[in-house]
Amino acid sequence: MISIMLDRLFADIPGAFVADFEAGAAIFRQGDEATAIYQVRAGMVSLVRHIRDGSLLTVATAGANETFAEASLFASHYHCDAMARVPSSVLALPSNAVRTYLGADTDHALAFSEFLSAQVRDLRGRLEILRIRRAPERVMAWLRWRARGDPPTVDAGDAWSRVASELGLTPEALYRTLTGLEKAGLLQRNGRRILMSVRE
Amino acid sequence: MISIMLDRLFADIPGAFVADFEAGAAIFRQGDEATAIYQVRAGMVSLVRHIRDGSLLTVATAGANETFAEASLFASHYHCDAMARVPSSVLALPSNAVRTYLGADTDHALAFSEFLSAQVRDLRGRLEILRIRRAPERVMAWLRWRARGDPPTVDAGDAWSRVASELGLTPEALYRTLTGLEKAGLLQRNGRRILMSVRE
DNA sequence: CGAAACGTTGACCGTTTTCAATTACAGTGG
DNA sequence: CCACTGTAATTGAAAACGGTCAACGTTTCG
Repeated sequence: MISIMLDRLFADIPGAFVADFEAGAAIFRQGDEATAIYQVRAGMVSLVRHIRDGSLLTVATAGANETFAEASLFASHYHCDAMARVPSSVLALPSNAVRTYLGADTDHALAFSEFLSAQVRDLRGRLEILRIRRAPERVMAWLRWRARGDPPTVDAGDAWSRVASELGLTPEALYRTLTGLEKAGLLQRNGRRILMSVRE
Repeated sequence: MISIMLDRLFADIPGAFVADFEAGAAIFRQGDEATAIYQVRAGMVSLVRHIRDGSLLTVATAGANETFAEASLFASHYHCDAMARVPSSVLALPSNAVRTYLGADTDHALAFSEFLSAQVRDLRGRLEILRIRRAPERVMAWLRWRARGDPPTVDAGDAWSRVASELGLTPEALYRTLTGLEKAGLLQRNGRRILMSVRE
């Protein structure tokens, strides 16, 4: 999970501000002039594209600390709607100011590349996990991927129900799978902490 | 699908070369010094991480025109193995030369950021699609996402069996789903081309 | 305190996987 | 030019799996 703060990466960007939105409120709309790059501070924001045939296609969902609309740096208009799914707070950095900041120093631009590159790695990992079809294997892959320390431990930052959604499972399926894995001796649960068994 | 050619993005990088690998051959190994960034020219390459408990975790899979190990620009060592799944040909760009190239001009660094940012967008879209649980909806989302032109058309670049794997489905499930969608009048198939129905 | 999430478990049902068999097709070498 | 071989495409039937619905306990927080 990428959790670099944009305002730390882009120090002192003039015009940065935080805004709050009610559930269902639009942060920007498809076709609007692209003016800012965002990071979710709290809540959840979905990016939704309007398709020619009238249907809607969700192209991204950003939870706490995740960024969206980075592409506004390189495009003149937004290509989708951004909508708060739940009451949300977002940090907005004006694209112009960010462009200026990046253009002023190759180190800044390289730091941004590094940030994006980490994100690419993260997303590829999640993608690989979602392609696993069986729930127990998928959950184990996710846990191994997130485990840190010795013994390998995973702290669920989010509620399990939200983890379930990230994993492409229903909450019920996740609970059951976790119980199953615990019974199989592959892990141990202590509240919202999970200890992975290290077997030789 | 991102298909920008790295050697077009990074013009005249000294030391760039193409190398061929047999199925199963390692392009680099976890712990090796990070010396290059890669793009698959033909074939398929998996990035596999060795976990403390002895198991293997696939953290990415790159098909034709996809890049991997961009992070080698920012890290001293590789954090996973890269293994050719099938006989593969890869383009390698030395990280040092790329770093020099990016540092020489903010335009270069910004172009690289744009490249990565497009990739982030692409990956988020794929992720969103994989979280859809029912096969017909998942396949429709994938098709709508890839459709171009008027009428909206999708050309399967890969074999359907490989598309199935990208979609997190078995080939059989994909075939059946496609026939089902065709019967429901949502699309038409002409060999490996799919026409989306545009209904008002 | 009470409402609203979150966590948990059971039973049933629908979908997808699995296994198997068959057809189509492209490339290879005789 | 044509069997020959391997991969892709397709369909069927049965089983396994995860989803859905429902009920209830628990925690969190205003």
